[in-house]
Amino acid sequence: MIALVDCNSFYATCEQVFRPDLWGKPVVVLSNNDGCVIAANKEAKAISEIPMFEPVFKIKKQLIQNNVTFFSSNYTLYGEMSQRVMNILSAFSPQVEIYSIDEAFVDVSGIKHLSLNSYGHQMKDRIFQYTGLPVGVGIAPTKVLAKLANKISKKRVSENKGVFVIDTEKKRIEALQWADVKTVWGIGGKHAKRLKNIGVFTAYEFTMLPEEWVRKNMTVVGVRIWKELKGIPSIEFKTMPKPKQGIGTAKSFGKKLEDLGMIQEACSYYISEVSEVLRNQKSCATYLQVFLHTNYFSDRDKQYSNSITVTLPIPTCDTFALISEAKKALDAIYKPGYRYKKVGVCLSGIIPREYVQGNLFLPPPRWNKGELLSTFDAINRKYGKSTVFSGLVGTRVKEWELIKEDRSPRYTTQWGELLRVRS
DNA sequence: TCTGGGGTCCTAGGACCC
DNA sequence: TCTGGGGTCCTAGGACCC
Repeated sequence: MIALVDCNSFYATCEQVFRPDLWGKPVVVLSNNDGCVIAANKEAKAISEIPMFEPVFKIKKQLIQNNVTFFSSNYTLYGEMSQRVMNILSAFSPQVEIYSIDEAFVDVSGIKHLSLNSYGHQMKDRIFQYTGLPVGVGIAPTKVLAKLANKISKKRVSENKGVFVIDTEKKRIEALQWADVKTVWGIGGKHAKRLKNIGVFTAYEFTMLPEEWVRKNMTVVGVRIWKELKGIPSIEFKTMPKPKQGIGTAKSFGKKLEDLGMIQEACSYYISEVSEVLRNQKSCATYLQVFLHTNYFSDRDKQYSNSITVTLPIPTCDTFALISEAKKALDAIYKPGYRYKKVGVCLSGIIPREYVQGNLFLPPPRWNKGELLSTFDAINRKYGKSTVFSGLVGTRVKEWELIKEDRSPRYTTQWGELLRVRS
């Protein structure tokens, strides 16, 4: 049996934990650059004029009219709260698969001394007690069914109190008949539409389709979902995250940029971020992609976008080597006279450090012997991000950085921003 | 003025090998 | 008249997730 534990409106409730004055009031969290709404608590969801993913400038009036408190996203805080939740879960089972920042699958097969329903309540209560975050718990024989059980745990709250177990055939059928096919994990908008066209509206009706039809129209991915809904485990339980296959970052600028120098600095900054991730997982990258584009939404601006992928002379995780490669790549695709909105970098061909093959005609890479990069990382770990950085990143970060006007304090990671209980 | 960011998995088709 | 059969590797694009 597998439990799916999922935090309710995670980002919004993280903000509320530190702002008891906002309990019971509508709260939303905005995307990077304060562009659109990416999370809303149930009070905010209840206000129908606030659709998710709507650009903020279009609904700002409604937010204010309805007394909605909004926050810029504060990933440092959410990431740290997430770790606390995952740590608590790891005490409940040796097998935990962290699926995303706010949810995890927990193997509860071994639980014999009490009912799964009580065990679910224990997880839920302890997480709330230790972190202040409300969660929902769904327990079932497969991952897809556990996801569905979780959804049911959150509906009809008074009845289920945030925990729902599918442990009998009767409950499974009832759950399937209750669920709109679109709410099934893995069935998105495109497939749901196609299914509705052939008269399949519920998860139950979906399981009644012949396997051949599912395979033909939804590939083996669809077949796995189909089997899982029938109670046949078909999606692996992964406790060890596999090393990433690609590491990239791309963010819109706080304002549009024309100047190559400034774009280079942003690009170098992103390279510093991704190469640090690379070093943390003890890997090196073989390819580097750099892309650049103007604002697609603008009717007035001339549009241009381009991308380039370079093969590195030797796979590397060296920030400085990567920055100079990225600079060359950017020079090759940059065209003056456009107002750029975004630059991005992506590392791929990621291999473990010990498999890197040297180049006969080049000196051994720096990361392979020198202490420079490990010292660099150690300093930034101890004293905070960007305490030391490459000179090519420059010091004009504020001029292109994304906008975060309403970010809450980093309550859990900065001494200077601790929550003040009384002044 | 203003529209997110980071991922995974699968398939088809092209180019190539013997 | 008539042109095989078995592979690999790579990329782009689609669909989905949070």
